[in-house]
Amino acid sequence: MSRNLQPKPPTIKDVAVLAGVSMSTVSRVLNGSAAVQSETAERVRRAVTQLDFVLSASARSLRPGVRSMTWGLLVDAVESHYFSTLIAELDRAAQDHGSTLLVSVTQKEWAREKHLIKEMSSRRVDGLFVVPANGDVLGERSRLSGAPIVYVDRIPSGVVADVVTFDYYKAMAEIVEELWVQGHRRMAFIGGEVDTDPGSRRYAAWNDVLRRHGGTPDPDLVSVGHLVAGTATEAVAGMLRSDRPPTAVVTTTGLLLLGVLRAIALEGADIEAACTEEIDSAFLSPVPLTLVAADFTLLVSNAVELLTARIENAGEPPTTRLLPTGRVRLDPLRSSTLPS
Amino acid sequence: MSRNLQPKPPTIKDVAVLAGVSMSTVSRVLNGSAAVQSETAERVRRAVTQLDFVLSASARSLRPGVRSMTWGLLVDAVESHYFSTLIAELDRAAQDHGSTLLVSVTQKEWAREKHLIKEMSSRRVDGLFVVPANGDVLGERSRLSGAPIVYVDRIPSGVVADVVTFDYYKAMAEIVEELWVQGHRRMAFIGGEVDTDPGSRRYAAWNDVLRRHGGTPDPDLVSVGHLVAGTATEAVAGMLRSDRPPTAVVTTTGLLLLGVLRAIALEGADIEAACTEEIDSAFLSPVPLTLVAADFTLLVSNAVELLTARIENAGEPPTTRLLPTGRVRLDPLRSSTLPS
DNA sequence: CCTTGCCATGGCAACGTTTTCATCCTAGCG
DNA sequence: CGCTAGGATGAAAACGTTGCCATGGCAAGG
Repeated sequence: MSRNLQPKPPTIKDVAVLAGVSMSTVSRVLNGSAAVQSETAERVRRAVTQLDFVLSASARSLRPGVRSMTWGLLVDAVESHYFSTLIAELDRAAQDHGSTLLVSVTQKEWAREKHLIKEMSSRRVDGLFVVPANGDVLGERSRLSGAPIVYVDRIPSGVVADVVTFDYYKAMAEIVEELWVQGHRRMAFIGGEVDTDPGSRRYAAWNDVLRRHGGTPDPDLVSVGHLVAGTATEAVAGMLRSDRPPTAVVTTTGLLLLGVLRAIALEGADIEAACTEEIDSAFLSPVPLTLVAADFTLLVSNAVELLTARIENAGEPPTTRLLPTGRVRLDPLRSSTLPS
Repeated sequence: MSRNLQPKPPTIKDVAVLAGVSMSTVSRVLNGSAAVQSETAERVRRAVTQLDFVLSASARSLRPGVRSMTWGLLVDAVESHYFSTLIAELDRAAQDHGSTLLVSVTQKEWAREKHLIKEMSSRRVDGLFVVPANGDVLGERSRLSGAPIVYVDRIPSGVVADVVTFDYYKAMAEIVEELWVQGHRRMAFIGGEVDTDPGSRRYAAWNDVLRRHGGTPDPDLVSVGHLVAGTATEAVAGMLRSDRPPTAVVTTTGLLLLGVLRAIALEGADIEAACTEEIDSAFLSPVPLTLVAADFTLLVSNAVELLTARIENAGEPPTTRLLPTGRVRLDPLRSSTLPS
């Protein structure tokens, strides 16, 4: 009969016995929580290395009042452009802070987000960064207790909480404004969900700027609700083949931008494109491109600041921070070799 | 004086009191570990929902023998092309299995990998997926105890363990072979680290195939050790501007492929390109492209299979699995509109 | 020399859960 | 009607850690 041979990890007791001291002393050495004679401490440290001992985070976080030195991050979906960047930046920030970052994915489902928040709380994370999903129709989000939460990149509905996000309204407004000034009157809008947060701000900005200039947004040039790049490609291809094609296409996410560029390449169109997110393959664009540059280092430092403050002191009123964005202009590299 | 008002999460005792039963009974209802009268169980469940109670994973995993229903994933770096895909697939697999996935990043540093393995173990994950970093000069990896580990995508050095990776040697060999058959005699090789696992296999394949055909790899056409896209761009641009430019460029990672394509676009070169990873913006390539398609769903299902087997039964000898890859051929979309 | 006080250390309870063991009750059978 | 078997439930120990309290020793001050 084959037993499970996974050797049990050593406990603080094993260390204590090996070092010839009490468990309390080992704990004191490991946490530096009280003075221990240097020779004793050295003996303990030797035992620790010899046994390859690590304190059990589970047992440790059982005690009330102890920080687990762990942060959680819940991302909405891996398709998001900022996914890698956000994890990279937060991981670095956590490391600097001496904490470990645990990541999980909500898949844009509120039920899953709720479950994972509880799951992370039950692991006693000190705090959580959450890219909120939509769908909290019951206002349950406001009743969540447990670890403090800082919402990131998207403004959650139905709850007053700490939020850090970019000023996507302004970002989109500036892009549309600029295109208008350049003379574009037929701009297409390709978006994802426009009734939930970041999409709704972008869509509102697009409408507002066009209206302010007296233009009436042409419904034939608006196509929203895209979840994947493929449908965006079809939508834009259709527009480009129509009687009155757009002279510019504005899109909201990097994922959709790829879909749009695909359509532009397929149709061999020569128009302007713009996006309120960056993509790393932007330089391959066959057409001139304007991108909104969002500094995720800034986002993360703000989020970390808010979370640590909240962990220290839960009483303060919640804050919402709208961070400024930059812009990048790219002309197609191959344009000189294209027939003019 | 502002106190920390973070309300303590309810315990199983609170539920027991509210439901008018003992803690044991609550535990039994929650785990289904023993029969409980249906009416009593119902009362407990009501109390659980009313208090929004969740079992503390920390306290739970303290008991020996209990599964935490948690898996860990340690990724080497977020710049890796497969990063998002791997997390997405593993997250789905974990969810199907009823487990939660916790992700952390080793940043390609062995010290950090070691630390995180212990950290995850101390959180009592049932098992770990690890994309191994290099640098374990002391052979410490083989002495790691704690949760069972399945290494993913890269073959760790100095340890016999469960590994699942793609057959990158064969993938590269096939690509080079095909280019040779097409008549290419001056192929450039742009790679990252070639003395550690997946890079070493790819580099070996490139050399082997060229040698088998009697060709001598031109050192001027080999440039390795690239960590970012920028240096690859410079290297390829240099080659393209030289007296004897390559007629094809083979590269190893998606990150470097972008750098290569940038050089090709900048120089307006008309050559072949190939890569042993996929990128989602491949269709924007200005030149014909051959990509190796790696099915990460397959990778993950194999890894999960190995890990669950290992969790059930630690005694079995370790396995190494080399998974087959596919290939994708892309012709540039705009080629018809380019001057021929 | 005796007392006071501090410093180093050990003992022990508690954290929230699961599980074994014991207890009680009921129903079924002789 | 009495006894037993079994099902439902409660009490308590244990998991690994930390912090409070107690203890003992030693130095300094009276």
